[in-house]
Amino acid sequence: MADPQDVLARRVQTALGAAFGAEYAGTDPVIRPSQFADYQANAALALAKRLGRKPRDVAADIVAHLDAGDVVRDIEISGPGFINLTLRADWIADRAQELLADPRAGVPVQQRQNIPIDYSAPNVAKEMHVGHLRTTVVGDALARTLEFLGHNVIRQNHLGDWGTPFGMLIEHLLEVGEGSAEADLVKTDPNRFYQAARAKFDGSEEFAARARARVVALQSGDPATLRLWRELIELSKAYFNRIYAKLDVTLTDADLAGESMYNDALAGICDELEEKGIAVVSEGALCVFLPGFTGREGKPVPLIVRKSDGGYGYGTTDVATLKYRSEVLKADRAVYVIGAPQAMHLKMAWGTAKAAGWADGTEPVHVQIGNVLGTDGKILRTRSGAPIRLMALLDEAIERAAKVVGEARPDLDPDTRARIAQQVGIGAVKYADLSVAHDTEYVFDFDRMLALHGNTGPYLQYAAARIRSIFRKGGLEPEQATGPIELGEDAERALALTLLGFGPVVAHVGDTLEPHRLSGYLFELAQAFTTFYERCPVLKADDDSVRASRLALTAATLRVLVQGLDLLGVQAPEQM
RNA sequence: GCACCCGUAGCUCAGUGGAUAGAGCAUCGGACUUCUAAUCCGACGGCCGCAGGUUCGAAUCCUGCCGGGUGCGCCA
Repeated sequence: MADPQDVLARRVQTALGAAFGAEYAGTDPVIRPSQFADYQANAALALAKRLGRKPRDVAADIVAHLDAGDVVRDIEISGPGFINLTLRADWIADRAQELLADPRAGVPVQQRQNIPIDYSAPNVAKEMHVGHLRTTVVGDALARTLEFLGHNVIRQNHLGDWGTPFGMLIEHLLEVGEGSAEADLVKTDPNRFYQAARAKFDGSEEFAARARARVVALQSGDPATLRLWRELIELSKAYFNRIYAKLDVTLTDADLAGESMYNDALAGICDELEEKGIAVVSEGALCVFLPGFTGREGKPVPLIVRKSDGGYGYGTTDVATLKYRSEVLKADRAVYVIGAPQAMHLKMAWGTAKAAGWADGTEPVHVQIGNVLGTDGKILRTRSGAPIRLMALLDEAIERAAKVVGEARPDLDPDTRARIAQQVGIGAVKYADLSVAHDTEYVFDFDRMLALHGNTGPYLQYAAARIRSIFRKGGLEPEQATGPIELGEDAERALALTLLGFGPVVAHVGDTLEPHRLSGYLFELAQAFTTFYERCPVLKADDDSVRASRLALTAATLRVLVQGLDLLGVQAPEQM
């Protein structure tokens, strides 16, 4: 492909074989971006010891055997034995031209894998919080990216749709009446419904008793109870789908794979674990003790697969999820986009499934999601200490964006402004989640994420909007800009070289499941474009060939920006 | 107590065992008869928590310590 780093690696490897013998042709040539050239090859330093020669002499030998005149303009040995490589401008231009003609913009198609991705996972009749927001946004970006790389992505929205709270929720639903305004709160403000149920449960012994009886009825499959349970789920789905629509994530009802889905499998799982000697009864509960998991005072920590009352908790269902994803979905990788605090629990559930032989051929991966903090450094809450309503938070982002758009673009009609505000506000929130490493905590700060400066969604959207403005003004479609690309100015060369990095970085995200790498790349690209934009007039270029080349570079940049943002799940407005 | 994660510029964060550790924000100084000045350019800013070790070479790998976060038996 057109990845310069890859091309250079192969050329240098060939040189290594030619210079030192075939057994050296497999050595990592250690090609890295360089501050003194485009790239540097650092293989000589590591090889010097193996060969018993001076690093600089080894480097000279590599250079003498390097056949790369068609790719590289300048080769220089410097320092203790670094080989600095400067690419030919015409080679970069040709690769950029290929990228422009490639519908995939240089992104490779990878060996197809089955990849279930567990993400979002809100609870029925409960408000989604910023933690859900983050797993939803990160998981969705991974799903989009892996799909684009050619994988068979199976979205698994592991809804919290089962458990003891449903006793009180169903009883509360009965009391307020199906179809009542109170019941409709589940669709709009689920925490108020949940808290009302909770208050009754805590305040009335009689209600609590009914709730407990209702749990038993639910678990034993009582049809009337099941119908009410399904009603609650339907109401909640309306809420989730409003959030998902506002967030522009790809989850649909078809992706729902809630806890209850595994109910029928749990008893069998426990029996089999016990038969295989993996699980033992301890203090009345069926437990799996795995080596390496100890808690306070060195006591072994169990994964409880059957509670002493005979019920099942999330330990059992999480064993069941991996079993299902491995045996039924034939997962090559099973991705869990879940909060970092659950790391130990997941390891135990997976360890149990593996011990039982239920995860053969499947690599489970935990994409750990760090906590979201407020500007005070604490878990994000409202001033009164209540958890923040996700819908209100998204609306605030849109409102803030609308205020900026209203001030900056009074010339646009209200509908257009509203649409831009929606795209910018939501894009800013999503990009903020995606621009930092998923496993670190990060500070939620509207002012920062909505800024036009820095590594923000709006900055990238603005770069794309300016490009579209160029084509509007020039009276042509981006597709009509076909070059040929010729690189003269430094800014043109730097932009073209940056464009070539798109495919590799997307592939890297697919391998490491780190979307923030793509964000960082897109930010670099937007910066490279902005510099180009400042220094290189496109429409007003001096002559036609330069104009055609710059238009092509601009079109390629738009393609990569829009495609990259799309992989992250962020929209690129036509204008801003 | 044990386990996992984290400690990088005043702040928020990047950083593939490679040369003089990078962005953005903030601060200061510049740039607009020119495709969107909401965008750019420059300056300032660092014992990469501390101490050892491995290595030709460590922010990166290993060990110990200090500081912060999280988890550790019947909620999920």
